[in-house]
Amino acid sequence: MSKDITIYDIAKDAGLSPATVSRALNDHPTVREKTKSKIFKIASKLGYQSNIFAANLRTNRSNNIGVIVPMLDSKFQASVIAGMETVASEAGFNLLISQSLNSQEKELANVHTMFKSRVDGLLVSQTSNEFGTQHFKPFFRKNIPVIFYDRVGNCDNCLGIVIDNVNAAYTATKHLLEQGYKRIFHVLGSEKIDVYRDRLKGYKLALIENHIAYNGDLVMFSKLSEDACEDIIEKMQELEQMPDALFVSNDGCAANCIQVLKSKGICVPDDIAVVGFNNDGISRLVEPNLTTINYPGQEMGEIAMKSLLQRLEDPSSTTLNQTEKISLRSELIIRDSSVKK
Amino acid sequence: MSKDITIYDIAKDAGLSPATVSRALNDHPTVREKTKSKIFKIASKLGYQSNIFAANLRTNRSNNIGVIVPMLDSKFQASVIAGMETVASEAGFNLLISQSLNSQEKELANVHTMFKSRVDGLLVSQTSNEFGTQHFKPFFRKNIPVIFYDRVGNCDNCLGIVIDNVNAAYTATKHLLEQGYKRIFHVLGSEKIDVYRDRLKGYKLALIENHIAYNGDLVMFSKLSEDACEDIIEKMQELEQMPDALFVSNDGCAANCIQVLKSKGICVPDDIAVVGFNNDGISRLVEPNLTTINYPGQEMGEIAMKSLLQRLEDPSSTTLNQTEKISLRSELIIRDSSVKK
DNA sequence: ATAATAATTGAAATCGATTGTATTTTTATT
DNA sequence: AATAAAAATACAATCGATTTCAATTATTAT
Repeated sequence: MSKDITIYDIAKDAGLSPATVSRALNDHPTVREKTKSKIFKIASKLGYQSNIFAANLRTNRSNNIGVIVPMLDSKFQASVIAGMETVASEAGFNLLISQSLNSQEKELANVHTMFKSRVDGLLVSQTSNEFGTQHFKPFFRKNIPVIFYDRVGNCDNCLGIVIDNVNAAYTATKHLLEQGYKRIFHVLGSEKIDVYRDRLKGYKLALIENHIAYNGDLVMFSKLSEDACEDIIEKMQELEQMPDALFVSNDGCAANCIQVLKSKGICVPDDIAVVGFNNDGISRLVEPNLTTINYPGQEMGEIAMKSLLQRLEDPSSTTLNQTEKISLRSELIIRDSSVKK
Repeated sequence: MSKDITIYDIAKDAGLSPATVSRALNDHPTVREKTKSKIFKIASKLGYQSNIFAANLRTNRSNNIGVIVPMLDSKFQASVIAGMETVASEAGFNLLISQSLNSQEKELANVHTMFKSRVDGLLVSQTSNEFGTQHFKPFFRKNIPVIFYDRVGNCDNCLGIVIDNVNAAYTATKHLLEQGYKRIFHVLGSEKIDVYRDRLKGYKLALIENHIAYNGDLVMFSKLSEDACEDIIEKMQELEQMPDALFVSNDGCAANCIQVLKSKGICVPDDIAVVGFNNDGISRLVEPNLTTINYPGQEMGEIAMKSLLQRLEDPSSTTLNQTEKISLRSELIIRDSSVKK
């Protein structure tokens, strides 16, 4: 295995010092253009490839950004990552990605690994908001920026990129009301999570605006897992009057509900309308197609990464007093499951 | 920002040399146990964190494995990555992941980035098999192991981890025949791709075994995109006799076909059975649920990573004369779309 | 043409861990 | 106790790029 070409080889070939070669390759302004082009020519002639290990050691930066995701199994996650990647590679950074697989233990391990790898910054969508942010302390101490997205942790000096959940739920609920549905059953994830508290706010807002009294019996907190729909439908049927619409905070769960409802001979959307959340691929495949909220994954990824890079450039911008949030607009996608034929 | 603790700090505190500290921390056998424990105690007291940049430079290894994936949007991809991650982190490696988003240009860029990042090895599921493996040359030249999985490129000295496509297609076809379906329309991706040629073999094998003549009109090559199903169904209807079963090499496409068939008043599975491939989430959501082939993502990821790590340990094992393949068993999941009521 | 100033380039230290070889310490043997 | 052998530790070079400060060269003004 032949040895790698270094700046010393280039320097010798060019009759210059390694210092000048280094500066030329980094496009430093004090190097004459003529010298630069000479060096670049030799570099490509010799097939020079910068040794990032040496550069990392000297500059104490890895040019890697860590990303911790619950799971890489949806179009949404894929597009968030794609957005991040676009912005990062533009700026010369790579992504060190790991899945927490919805395990807090794994999230903990991932955070630790990222720290050992000396990533320059961290983007996190948390396993659970209830997990806290204690485990990011090593990052905070070293002033390495940590930015949350989608599932956002609460901590001082942290930034979170989220969708405007209040507005999203408001829009979905309003749509149902406009279609003439009045008794809207709303299924959410854990009450402890901001995301769902916000959505509940949006739901209430739409009701108030349409002069409909809020009824706590029509709101349910659930795990939103694929098998949670049995419980959901059971709970609906226990009510003295069956709801005429179902607004579930997750497409997978909503899709399954449709299946169960159909199997019970309940017609969607005539007997009951269904609205989901996320615009998963599933939503276009259940029968009837699911009305849902689309959120801009790509954009979220881009904004999260941009914010991170900005903090790397200007560390003073990290000094916030509490979790600051950037909310993205989401959009309602109306399909058959919520429109009376 | 206080300075990081180095092995020199530990050495001073322990009254030993940095060399011994380094060896102790790496659990080198020539260091006395007593010395080791002393050093570990001091290291943790001082909050020492190894500087991987320095280690990387000295050892000329990054401890990063690059992974290039078409897109991170399915359970299958997520579980492959999870499998890789499990094995890698066990051995002290991290994953540098990037999506090619089905663009050859992007795959090219990713490969280049991975090379610049000096990953110790590369795991690739290619955008397209027709893309060739020219762009991996820098890796080959430096003897950095590249292993393909799922979508496997053809090249000398390369290993590919695939499923046993012959057997998978054989099993699916046999199942249809056993259910009494006789005219099975088989839709595949490009003829140039091994994967599909193998599946065609399996299809033929099952026919022969059941004394049914092979009919080329019943085989179609397609892009398998979500909107390809119009063509598929059109082609089926052009036949003098309509097929009674449809075996499509992709769940998404198969699911769409079901939708289109239903919209045309053709009943699945009574008029025509449908079998897909991949066991995507979709398959459990179309109506009727889709019979499909499940392949072991987690296992594939684990095996790919294990093979890679083995080559890192023993570089001589890289010397193969051509693409060698490891085939994994897949399983047929029978659901409503292929079982007559 | 010459001094003064600006523009380039070079020398050498540095980042922190690793490792081949030399040296010291410990243990075993007679 | 003295010596040989083995075990443990230290010295010092090294990996390759970056960067401060000093030195040199080029440019401008007088």
